[in-house]
Amino acid sequence: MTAAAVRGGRSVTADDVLDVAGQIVERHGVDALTMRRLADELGVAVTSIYWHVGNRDAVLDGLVDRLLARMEALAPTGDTPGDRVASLARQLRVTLLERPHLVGLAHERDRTPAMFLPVQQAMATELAALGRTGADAALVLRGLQVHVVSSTLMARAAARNASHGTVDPDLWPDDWEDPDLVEALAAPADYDEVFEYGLAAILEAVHREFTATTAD
Amino acid sequence: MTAAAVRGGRSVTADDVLDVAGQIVERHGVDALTMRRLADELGVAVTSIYWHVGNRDAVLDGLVDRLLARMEALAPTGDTPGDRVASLARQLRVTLLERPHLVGLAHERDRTPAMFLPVQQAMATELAALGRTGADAALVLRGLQVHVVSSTLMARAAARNASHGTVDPDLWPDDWEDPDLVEALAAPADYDEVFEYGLAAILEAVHREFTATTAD
DNA sequence: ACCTGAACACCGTTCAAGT
DNA sequence: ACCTGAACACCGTTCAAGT
Repeated sequence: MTAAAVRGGRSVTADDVLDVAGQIVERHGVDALTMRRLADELGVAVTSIYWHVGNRDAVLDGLVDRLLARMEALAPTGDTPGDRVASLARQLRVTLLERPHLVGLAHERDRTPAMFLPVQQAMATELAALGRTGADAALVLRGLQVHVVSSTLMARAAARNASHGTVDPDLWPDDWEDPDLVEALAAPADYDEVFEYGLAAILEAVHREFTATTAD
Repeated sequence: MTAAAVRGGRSVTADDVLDVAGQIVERHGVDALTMRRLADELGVAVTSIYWHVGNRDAVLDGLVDRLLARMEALAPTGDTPGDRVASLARQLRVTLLERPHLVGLAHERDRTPAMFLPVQQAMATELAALGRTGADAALVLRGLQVHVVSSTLMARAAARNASHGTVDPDLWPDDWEDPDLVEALAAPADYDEVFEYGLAAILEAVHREFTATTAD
């Protein structure tokens, strides 16, 4: 079933182009996105894409813009400011985990700050409700961002290694003196747990220092 | 002055090919490495590269192998185990910072675990001298690795943004209620300091728990 | 053993031409 | 307004041919 059939015969739109392009990029990587393949899957001539959205660079830009729009749509849930910050961190994390190729694309194009901005602002609002503002809040925001980014990186690296069957222990010499260490490093860490653990630690620190400040 | 002139007219070797390829990749990115450009800069026919090292994939593999060899050459300095762990973390950091494109290449090819292995083993030796082994040491190693990786990522992202003139504050609304926060986020953080701060915190925790354990 | 040019299939992009 | 095919310059790779 071609994309043209899906569209029921009506002509292609810019949105259709980006839909298909997004699927190719997320399923097979950025390199797999060729103008000819894109045109084929759309059931249209290559040059038609140039009419609707522009050249390959414009297509990739469009995909990044869509990712940024999705980031703007993230909204906190929960009753307390702490819960709401945590929910934003979790939503940011799953968005990053589900679209690794698009995130990489945004990073290559120096759109990372713009990508994080909406959650950063939403988190800042919650932190203000906790009495944390200024340079103080900036520190927490940076800490949360680093935590989310690094934990998603670790999780993805682990997932790729597992699926490739490249097991760590083979790389260590057989006579290494601390087999427990090798085993512990090879064990597939539960990165959801690692993430939640670090998140809780950061939020606890935020509350602790808050009550310490207000106790003065 | 062509590369052939540098070599004084003698014919090209596999090492010469990788030297030039490494320069192109690190200076202009992986996409800039075309077989024809590589051949041009070597002053040789394209097909000659295929004889010496193989196709484009083999060239990139060779570059990654060189990076891994460099990682194996890292050696700790300092008198105490703590100092030696810190020196390894710092050396790892500068190696990553100086070769971002090659590191990205290794990451794409799932060689990240192999890349970190040598420092991980060297650090494990030092941690053992501090009485930390097994799952306990694995936790510290993971923590150190995450710290190095995330702090280099932040530092590079900041460097790229600064050089591109994309300043954060423009992205925030003018009437945002907490100008101190915006200013603090826009200020170019001293990432060397951030790195050292976190590194010291990790090592302090290692020592603290060590003395706590031995005090039993 | 080493290096070459010719040739092939692929790519992004432009443009004049269609309806 | 929308879509097309032809054409161009570029790419990775193979191969038969040179020395």
